[in-house]
Amino acid sequence: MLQKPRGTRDFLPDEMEARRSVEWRMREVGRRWGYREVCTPEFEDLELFTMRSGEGIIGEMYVFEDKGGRKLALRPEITAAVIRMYINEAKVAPKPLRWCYFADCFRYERPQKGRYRQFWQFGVELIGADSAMADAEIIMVASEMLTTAGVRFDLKVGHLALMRNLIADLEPADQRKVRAHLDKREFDSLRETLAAMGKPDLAQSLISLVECRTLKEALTITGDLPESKRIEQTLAALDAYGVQYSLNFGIARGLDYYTGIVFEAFADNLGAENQILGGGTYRLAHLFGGDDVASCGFAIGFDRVMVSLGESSRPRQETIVGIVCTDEGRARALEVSRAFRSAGIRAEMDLMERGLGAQLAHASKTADFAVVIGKRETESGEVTLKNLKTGEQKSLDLAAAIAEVGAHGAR
RNA sequence: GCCAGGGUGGGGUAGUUGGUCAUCCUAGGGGACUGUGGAUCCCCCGACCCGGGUUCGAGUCUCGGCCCUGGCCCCA
Repeated sequence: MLQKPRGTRDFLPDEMEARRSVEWRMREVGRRWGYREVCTPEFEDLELFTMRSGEGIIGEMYVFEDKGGRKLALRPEITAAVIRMYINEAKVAPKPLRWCYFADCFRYERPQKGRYRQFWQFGVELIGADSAMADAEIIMVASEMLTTAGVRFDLKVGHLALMRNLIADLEPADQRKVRAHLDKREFDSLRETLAAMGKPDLAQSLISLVECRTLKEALTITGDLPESKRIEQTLAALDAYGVQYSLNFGIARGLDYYTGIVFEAFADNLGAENQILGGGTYRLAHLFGGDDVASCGFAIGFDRVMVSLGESSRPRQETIVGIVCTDEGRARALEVSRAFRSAGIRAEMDLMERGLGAQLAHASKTADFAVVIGKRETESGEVTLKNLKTGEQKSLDLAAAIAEVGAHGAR
């Protein structure tokens, strides 16, 4: 038997309903903040992704050549494509641009819990605003989206300027090593590494910085910075809006195009793959031949959110009506089913040529109400409405039956 | 790429020291019934992940692969 490709998943209707319901909650938060949805191609020129991340990532991408010999790749993430689109299509649009997206991405990695080869991201990008309030807004949206989705999470906010200031004297390669140690909290290795670089004193400063929980404390380690005023304003805005977060100046956020504020969120009930959101301010446009526009944004690992929500995200069941009829009642039953559907109610008819009893048996398993249309109902013009949960049954006219079912759904 | 544990009908399971090509539950389909069901009875459907090896004989032992689960690595 044919299997689905490794790291991909099939979603049955129940699961799709749960996913769509969470997706729409996130979308709705975006809408309320003015973030409008954009869509970019599923695949792009390979170059778009290697330009800023290097050739090394090719091994973890789905790369292929099309019939015209173009080197293409399934998108491993969306931010680069959104910025590419901004340069191509929207450079002169009034700033700031508030955009969001919900889309699938592809990475060739070893699947494990919360990590698949095809996965979905819900992302938000704020392009062309370079201010404390812009930084704050994107974090507020991030926090509100996760909260509205119903996840329990810890939000950690940091800023790259502080650590960069401390290690500015080191060679770029050494900076990378130091940041990697700090990110993993390997303090002993950090001390050794810095001692070998002839900077043994730096280790304690860096460790203190990473453990700092207030900005004031952090600035006593680094000294005052040009960015400190803006950071202060950003944090003040977060506090004013009521965002729950903790400071962590050790956040490194992978690659070099992040420039300032960085933040990450972790679900508290997941295992190794517990990061459900990551973002920050970045400058990317100049790499793709555009202006050096300031941007910030984040992406939510949608599948991890769904894992974190688990069973708690069961969608509310919609009211379902089974239209049950005899041969004599079929024509009338079709009219009746159309009336229910026109009223927005899900109505299903028998397709198995079952008898009345068997149709009811089926309806009792799959529906909330049965509407019985036989010879008697066809002649009287009324319908028999049976509540399949209570067994209560009555004869009433079509409009009244629709009203009663509609009222049930509204509860 | 590395480590650990797994793969028996659609879902969940049993399977003795290798020995009737396999248990039970559930779901699904059909029948009895036929204008009131989800009851009962009967029937049907449908599985040992794939390939090699050992053996008279492999679901069971062995090797390889594939896939799943968790972890490492990575995480744009």
